[in-house]
Amino acid sequence: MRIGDLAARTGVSVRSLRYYEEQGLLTSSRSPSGQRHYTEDDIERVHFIQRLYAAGLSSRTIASVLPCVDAPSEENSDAALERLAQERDRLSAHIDELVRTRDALDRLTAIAREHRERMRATAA
Amino acid sequence: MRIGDLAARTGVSVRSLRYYEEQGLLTSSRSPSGQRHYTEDDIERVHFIQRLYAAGLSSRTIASVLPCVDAPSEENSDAALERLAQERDRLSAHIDELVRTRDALDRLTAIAREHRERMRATAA
DNA sequence: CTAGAACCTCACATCGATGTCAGAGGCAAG
DNA sequence: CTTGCCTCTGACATCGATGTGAGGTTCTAG
Repeated sequence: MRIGDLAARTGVSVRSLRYYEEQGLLTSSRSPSGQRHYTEDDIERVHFIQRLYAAGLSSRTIASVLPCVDAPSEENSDAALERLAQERDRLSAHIDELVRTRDALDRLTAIAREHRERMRATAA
Repeated sequence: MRIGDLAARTGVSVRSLRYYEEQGLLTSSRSPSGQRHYTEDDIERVHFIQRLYAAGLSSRTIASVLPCVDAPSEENSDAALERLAQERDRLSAHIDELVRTRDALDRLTAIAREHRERMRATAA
């Protein structure tokens, strides 16, 4: 699979895929002429990377965590494991905060709607 | 309260407070010499703005939603109300995605830990 | 009154992920 | 072989929130 195909099948731009490789998040085998080739598995990997981006992790952080995915048995994943737990906690805290914000928005909506109803009732 | 005080009491930089004003998110009364003055209420407002930023809203979006907070009775808050509901849904979807990502991280951690245990057992 | 701290405006810098363009080479179909 | 699309590298542009610095004014404590 060439880079354009991977881009099409993941919805991620060609530019970004090259960037992921540059950041050490994604590897490719090169054809003799230098073109990148990917496997089916890379589709899943790209999706996972996207998730981590969406979770607010930076390229650096993702890179530090990925060894855990690649080689769960390696010694070097020990640090990655800790990193992983740390990011999980960060994410969890962030989720909590977002939920609180959502609640705040809900309260706001409720107040505004109620106000509108009252206006309407008064007008009627 | 002057801008430095507000900054100290909200943990937001002076620079950012001026930026918020420039974006129409925050207003201040000016002393004759042009210095900004704030009320106690502005502390809460700044915190709320920060929350919305943390929820991924842009300055523009926040500005479009704030009328709802300021004047829940106004006609113009009708559009803002819709905007608010829309952003709430966006946020909710985002939260769901983050939760799924957290689950994925948890699964990863579990696998990695299990692997490590097995290694340790083998070594023992 | 004076020194230092805080404030003002304006403008340029930064960071990270991505867009975009240029110039060159690769590959498949006619 | 040629035409058209895909890919390569490398570089510069973008966006939004914030940092930073210059040059000047205002406030406050001694």
